Amino acid sequence: MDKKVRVRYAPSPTGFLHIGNAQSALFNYLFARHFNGTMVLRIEDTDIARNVPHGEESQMENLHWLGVDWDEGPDKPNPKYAPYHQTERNKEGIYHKYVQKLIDEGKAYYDYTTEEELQKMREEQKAKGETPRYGGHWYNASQEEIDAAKAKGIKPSVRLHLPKDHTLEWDDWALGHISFNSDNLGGDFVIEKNNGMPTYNFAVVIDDYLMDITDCLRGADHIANTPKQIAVYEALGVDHPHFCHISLIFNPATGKKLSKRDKNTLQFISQYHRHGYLKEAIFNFIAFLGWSPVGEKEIYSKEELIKAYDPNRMSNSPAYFDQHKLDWMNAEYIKKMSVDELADRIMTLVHENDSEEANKLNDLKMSDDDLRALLKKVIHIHQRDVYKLIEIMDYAWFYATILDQDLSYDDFANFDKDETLAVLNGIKDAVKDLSDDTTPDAYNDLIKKVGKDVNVKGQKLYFPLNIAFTGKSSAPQINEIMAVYPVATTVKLLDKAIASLN
RNA sequence: GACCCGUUGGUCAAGUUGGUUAAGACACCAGCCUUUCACGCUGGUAACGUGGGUUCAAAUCCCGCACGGGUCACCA
Repeated sequence: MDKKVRVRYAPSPTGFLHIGNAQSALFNYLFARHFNGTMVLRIEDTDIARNVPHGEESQMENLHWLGVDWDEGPDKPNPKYAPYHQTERNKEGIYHKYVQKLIDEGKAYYDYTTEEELQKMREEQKAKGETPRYGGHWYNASQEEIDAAKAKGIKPSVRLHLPKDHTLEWDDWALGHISFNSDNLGGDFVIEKNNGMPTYNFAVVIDDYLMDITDCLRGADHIANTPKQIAVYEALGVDHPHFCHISLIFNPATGKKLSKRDKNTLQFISQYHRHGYLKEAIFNFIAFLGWSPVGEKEIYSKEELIKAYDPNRMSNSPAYFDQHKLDWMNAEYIKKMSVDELADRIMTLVHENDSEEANKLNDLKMSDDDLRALLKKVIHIHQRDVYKLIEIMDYAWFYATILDQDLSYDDFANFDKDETLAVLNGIKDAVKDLSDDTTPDAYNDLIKKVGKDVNVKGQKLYFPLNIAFTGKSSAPQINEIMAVYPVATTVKLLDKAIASLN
């Protein structure tokens, strides 16, 4: 790398941060950090009609949550390159300056075709089974024709004139060498709309050029745009950045690009946050969508990914979104995280109150301290067997409302009634005068002692307790669950269980 | 239809210059551990779309076919 690396993530604020957006942002981020370069955030908002309110803010918030940050952007302008919104750049006449230059040099021209005419043309071509293309009529238009169109008040767009039978090629980090023929691009294309806005394929070139972007990493859906952009670079007489087309994310169920209509897959980063996925896991997982490191290791921290990142290892085949794998990875992170850290994360979700699970916990009306204490106990029990934080929240709610739960005592039938009663009564006697902060260890000793006293051990001792305290004969360490309950609750649960046997 | 790209076990996915016992993960199965569940550990089943080449040797290179995908806007 001879030049200082500069990359950019350039979303259009037409929606919220989608998993594909995040992937593209993340690889730019890894690229920048790996090569000690600069990450730029640029907002491509030239399609005014499609911009959504808060789209931009939301993108930035979710990027921050994920841990993808940038060095330059609307919020951190570098005077040398600002502004970072294309609409603002357009107001400064940045794009038109270059459009005019190309017109003056005869490389671009005004096109007075109306929208209706274009549409008609395309339909006719499609009907004939031809590829829709613009024939370049106004490139050769006579002065009379132009005057006539002007007189009608038609506002022209500007098109770039493409050289004939010309090879447009590049070396792609992911795809290797790619080449297109200029004759297959659909004809001369618009670079300035008749409302004065630059088109995407033009603005992106001007901005990447002016912002000294060295490497352009973007989704593979841009492959077909790249030759057009290279044509603009060539018309301008400047070098283009090194391109990298990132594998698209596919839905294994449909075999197609992940679509916003795929209801079975969470689409937006905010949804993953809400559902209790850890940002570390999401970051790790997305980094493996379209890229893989050397070796067998799969759990990578952000720092490790930055170090290991190598653009030569970008994949050229589709990246399938494997929900099971993501869940597994999230579970790995949950297992490794400290109880305190997990409690903090869950408390944040509770305060954000943005899921059914958070809602239920808030309805408990517990103080933050009490809820946190409860969560820590529950985390300790379930950290090893959940995929998502909301499952821990569910368990916490279940234990907190255990007296209201409809527990099944059916499994008592598998055990000797007298022995079971002896165990339950023995535990009740041993427990009733204890304090609420009795430790799991103390409960463990207590269970063993009662077992000895009534001469019952093994499954005959533990299963009835599992049933009494959770409604199921299989449960995690029952002494830890007992420590979650206030003693009064424990006693009531034992009474209910005993009553069910009589 | 045109132009580009892809095709490795049930799923995801390594395999950058042709020679590998064709990694690894998820899932599944078995064993161990454990009061049970889960975790963890050990082991196991299972793959190069198809037809032709080139070569001593092809998952890897070339051509055809099939299948899949992306893009064909005054959207980005």
